[in-house]
Amino acid sequence: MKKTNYTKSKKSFSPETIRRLSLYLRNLRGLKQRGVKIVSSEEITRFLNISSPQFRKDLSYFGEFGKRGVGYEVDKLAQEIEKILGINKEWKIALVGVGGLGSALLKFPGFSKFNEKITVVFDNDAGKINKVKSGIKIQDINEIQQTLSKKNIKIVMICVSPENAQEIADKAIKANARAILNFAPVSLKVPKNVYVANVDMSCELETLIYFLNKSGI
Amino acid sequence: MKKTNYTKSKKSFSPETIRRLSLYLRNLRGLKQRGVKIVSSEEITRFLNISSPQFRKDLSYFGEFGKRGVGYEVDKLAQEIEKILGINKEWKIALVGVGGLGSALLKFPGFSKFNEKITVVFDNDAGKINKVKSGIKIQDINEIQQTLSKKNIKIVMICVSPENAQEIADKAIKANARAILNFAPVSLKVPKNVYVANVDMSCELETLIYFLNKSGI
DNA sequence: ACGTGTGAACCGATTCACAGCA
DNA sequence: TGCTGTGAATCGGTTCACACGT
Repeated sequence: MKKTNYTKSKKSFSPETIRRLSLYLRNLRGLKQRGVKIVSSEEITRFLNISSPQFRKDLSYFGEFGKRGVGYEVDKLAQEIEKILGINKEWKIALVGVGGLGSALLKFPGFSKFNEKITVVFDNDAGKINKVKSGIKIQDINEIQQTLSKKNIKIVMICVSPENAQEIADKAIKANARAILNFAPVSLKVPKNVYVANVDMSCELETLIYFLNKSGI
Repeated sequence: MKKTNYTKSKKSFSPETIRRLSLYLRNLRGLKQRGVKIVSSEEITRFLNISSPQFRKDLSYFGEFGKRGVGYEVDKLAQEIEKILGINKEWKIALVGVGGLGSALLKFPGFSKFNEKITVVFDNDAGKINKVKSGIKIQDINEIQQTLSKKNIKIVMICVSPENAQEIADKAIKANARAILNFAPVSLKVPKNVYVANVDMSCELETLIYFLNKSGI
């Protein structure tokens, strides 16, 4: 197989492979910034808790990106992974809920630096609606339907209270959202064609506490 | 095996089991609030994307908590899972970095409602030090060593920029922190006896985008 | 010689079917 | 009868050793 082919991968891979690609990409961007041109699978995985064969296998699902005996071109590989992930094009994101967390995400550099941009913001608090925050005017949540379809936005971040999260998810899906990044600590019920990722801090924290506690203090 | 036994589990289980326990617990708390007394493995997993045998097997690593032919007592099972996770006792947490995200976490109800309390806060910004935020006085990051050992705090949340995160992690570990909840988008290098959990929003988002993109818009 | 790419072997987690008990 | 608890079977992801190409 000489030709890179994103559409039909040789074998099926786990979703973890995709998550790891995202980590590799972050690492590559850091290396690029430090002026590194070539990197081996050994070097790039050294500080990632990932084995180098794992790295090579992850990439192998999508093509051949390295030179045998040499390594990988940092810049080229970064671009290839961006292409695989689909983040070489710009993705518009809607944010619902401008409380503490929502406001923080609006300012979060990790998103805006690249091709993931929060372009519309909703809230249900009359005191916030029409105010401008981080350069974006906060809209009434009831406008979500028309705004999302007009702007063709498919990704929605939910930063509302757990009590309201399901209702917001339902509204977003009715407005044709296809992907939800959920920050509320609840399990959302969605149709099979909608993707949900949960950012679940208390779950992470409790898992951490389990291991800490088990280790004896 | 009639006797519940947390110390020697029958077989080894995956860390995913622990993460799921945290989800079960959240669910049980919700059921309790709605006045539900008894729940079956089928019911509790219905909206969790987890199979009911998975639920039963997860619990089986730690004991027998249900009644055959009946189900599980909601309140009792919640208490048992809290005991397993170790969150039946109070855990003090230090937060480093009171930017947008840090401030949001200070107010986040998901932590403070239960036994996970942010009790000390650090920053390196002279303009913030000694100010009070959400009822907690912000301390100089250079005081982390003495404060953590004095108050015997083992859990540190890192909410600083990716450039500073490793340095903060090093300081925290020197101050005897044993668990790090890392919100900075970098991979931290830590000794083997320190537990790290990453809350990685851009990674989640990019994984979401991959599947969205692959599905065709 | 060196590091990538990958099929095959391995290992561990999930699933399943049913035994066990209320 | 109904639902739990679990050993055995299955499935899938990771690891490994080595062939391949430069």
